[in-house]
Amino acid sequence: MQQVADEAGVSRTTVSFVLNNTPNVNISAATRARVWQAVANLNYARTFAARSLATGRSQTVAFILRQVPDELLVNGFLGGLLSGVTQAISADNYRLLFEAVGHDASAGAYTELVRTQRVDGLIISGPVVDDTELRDLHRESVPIVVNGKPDFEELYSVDVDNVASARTAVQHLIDLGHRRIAHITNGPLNYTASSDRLEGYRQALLNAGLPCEDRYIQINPTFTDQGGYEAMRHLLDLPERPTAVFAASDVVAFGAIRAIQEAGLHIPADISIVGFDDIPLASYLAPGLTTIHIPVVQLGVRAGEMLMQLIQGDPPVPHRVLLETRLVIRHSTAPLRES
Amino acid sequence: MQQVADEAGVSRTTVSFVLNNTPNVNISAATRARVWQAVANLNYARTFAARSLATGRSQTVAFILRQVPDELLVNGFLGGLLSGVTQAISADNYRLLFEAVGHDASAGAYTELVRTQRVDGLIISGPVVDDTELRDLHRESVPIVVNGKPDFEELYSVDVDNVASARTAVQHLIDLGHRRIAHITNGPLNYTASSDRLEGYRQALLNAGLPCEDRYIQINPTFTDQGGYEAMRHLLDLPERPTAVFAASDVVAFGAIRAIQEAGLHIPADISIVGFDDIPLASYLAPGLTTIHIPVVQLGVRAGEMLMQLIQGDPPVPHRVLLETRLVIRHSTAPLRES
DNA sequence: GCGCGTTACTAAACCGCGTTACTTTTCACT
DNA sequence: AGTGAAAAGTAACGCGGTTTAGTAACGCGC
Repeated sequence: MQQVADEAGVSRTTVSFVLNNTPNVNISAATRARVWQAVANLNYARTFAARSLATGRSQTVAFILRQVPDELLVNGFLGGLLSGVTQAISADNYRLLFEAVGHDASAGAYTELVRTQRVDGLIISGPVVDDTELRDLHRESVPIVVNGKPDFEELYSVDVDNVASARTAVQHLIDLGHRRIAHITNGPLNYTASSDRLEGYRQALLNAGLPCEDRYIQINPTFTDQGGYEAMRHLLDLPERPTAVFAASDVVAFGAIRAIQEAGLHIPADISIVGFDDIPLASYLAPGLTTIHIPVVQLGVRAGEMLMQLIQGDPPVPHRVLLETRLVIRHSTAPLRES
Repeated sequence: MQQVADEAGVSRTTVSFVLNNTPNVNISAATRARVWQAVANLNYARTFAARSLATGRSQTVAFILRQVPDELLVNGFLGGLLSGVTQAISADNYRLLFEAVGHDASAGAYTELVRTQRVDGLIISGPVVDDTELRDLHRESVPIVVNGKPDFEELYSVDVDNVASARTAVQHLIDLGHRRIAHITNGPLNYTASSDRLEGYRQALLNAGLPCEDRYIQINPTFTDQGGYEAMRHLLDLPERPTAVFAASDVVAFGAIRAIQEAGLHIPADISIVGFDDIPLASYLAPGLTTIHIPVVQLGVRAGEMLMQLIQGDPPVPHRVLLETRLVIRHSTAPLRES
């Protein structure tokens, strides 16, 4: 920096002011130009660590993905989320640190990032319930935004309305005349996305005056297509086979579809199926999957924006943002065939 | 740190030695324990920026994805790659900075990360040809590993053998008796993955003594399913329709399949199709897509490992690692039907 | 021609927080 | 008394941010 100052014929202070565009300082346009020219001539760039040390900011946010490697492979959302978050934070010249953490929430997996001041805030995708680590950090006023339903009220979050969306999906099946409607969860029930979608399924059935039977509810513990496959196998073995299935994620639906087709049944003639997520490739499945569309990129953008506001000490209102979903009707659902 | 030293009744120097587990220093087990206890009592964590400033290392590598947001959405590889890289670098306690850069290679998009010492090395996924920025950085001995074919020889890289793999895919079609085999590229030809797969297609045809006709080669400029769809439409309009298609990516194949099915034709009865990539959901397409399987996670792991070696001043041999692919035969290919 | 307030800087010092090389002390053991 | 291990202590970095005090030139009004 001293060299730049010498080259431009100014002081180090002036160089710092120019580079930071510090407000309330008077520096002539000519001098500013000389400084920038010197910076260019010397190919100078300020060391990130030094700036960070001096300012107390890391200009970095962590994107914490609570998934194990296996799940990561079939995560159709990742690209969209990352893209959205990156867009939102790049405006403030922030960068993104990617971190995948398993479900076991081992001690301080991401707390360290905050405590060493490596990141200024956290975006957490898919937290488990009872995440005490998260609660403690929030109590210490660490900027945190959750993608999904937060564990406790005060946490900032961006999500879709899983209950309402699931209700819409199931209502669609009811409207088509189906009565024996099964449900396969997208993951274990300690994940709120899973339990909320199950709740939406229940509500839709009850609203329609239909029974909600445990035998038609399959808890898939894995988030994977394989889990959907196995769950569907169980459903197909029931004496009174369901005529429609609400699979709480597209990936799970893919597994279920395979099971159905392997059993020699046809979609939607024999069984209708609705997914959830509308991952980019859902429309290429034959038959095209009817599903709930989630605005993935927007989820990322809003989360990024909220986090930046928190970091800048300007708490966003409201705490919890719910983005709209919509039912995309393709060809995996059809009216109940009287038999 | 001084407080920790006081609490443990030792000097700051000793605390540093203990925390770093510095070799060639003699510190008794009892003292080490006292230091750790003090760290725990005070809930102390060293500031990342200060360490980075003192050591000259950022313990961070950048993962640079050369894709625009739209492409990101349909990138089935991202999860696997990130997972692999993260695994490989976490052993050395490194973290990953995610950065998406478009194709226009605007000035210094990632050079800044290096020059400000924000990262110690770069992993670049899908570079364009003629990336002078990359060349300059490599000349300055910046640790760089490319996922894909590098622009110039000396660059370190991990890739699959696109030429050979494409040859295998096309050979499979030839073995099934097909003669009119079309090709849809996965992207523009300035991407080496695209031009190499085209080259493999050419070689397979030539080896078999078959003509290689331009009309059967469709350059898809977008990397997307939509591009595959449009390319296939052109192929279907040809007077002598191809009986088989080699689509250079699964996503492109999905688009092509839609075009084929919309035209009222059947796969594989009327047209066989082979993809490339074997993205996790490729098997769920009906009919299951025959494709070239790429070991995605391994690509990430090897890239991460090589980069860590470079950072530690231990240049990996060889420069260029080619991972094996394999043909996965599902149900989108069948013997040529005599007609 | 004087006084006064701006404007446009400079100089110097301190700060943030560990790392690391080098010197010195303490103390147990032979 | 001599030796080596186990530390303590000191101080110099690394690099930019920020503040304080001060200087010099300039314009303006009267």
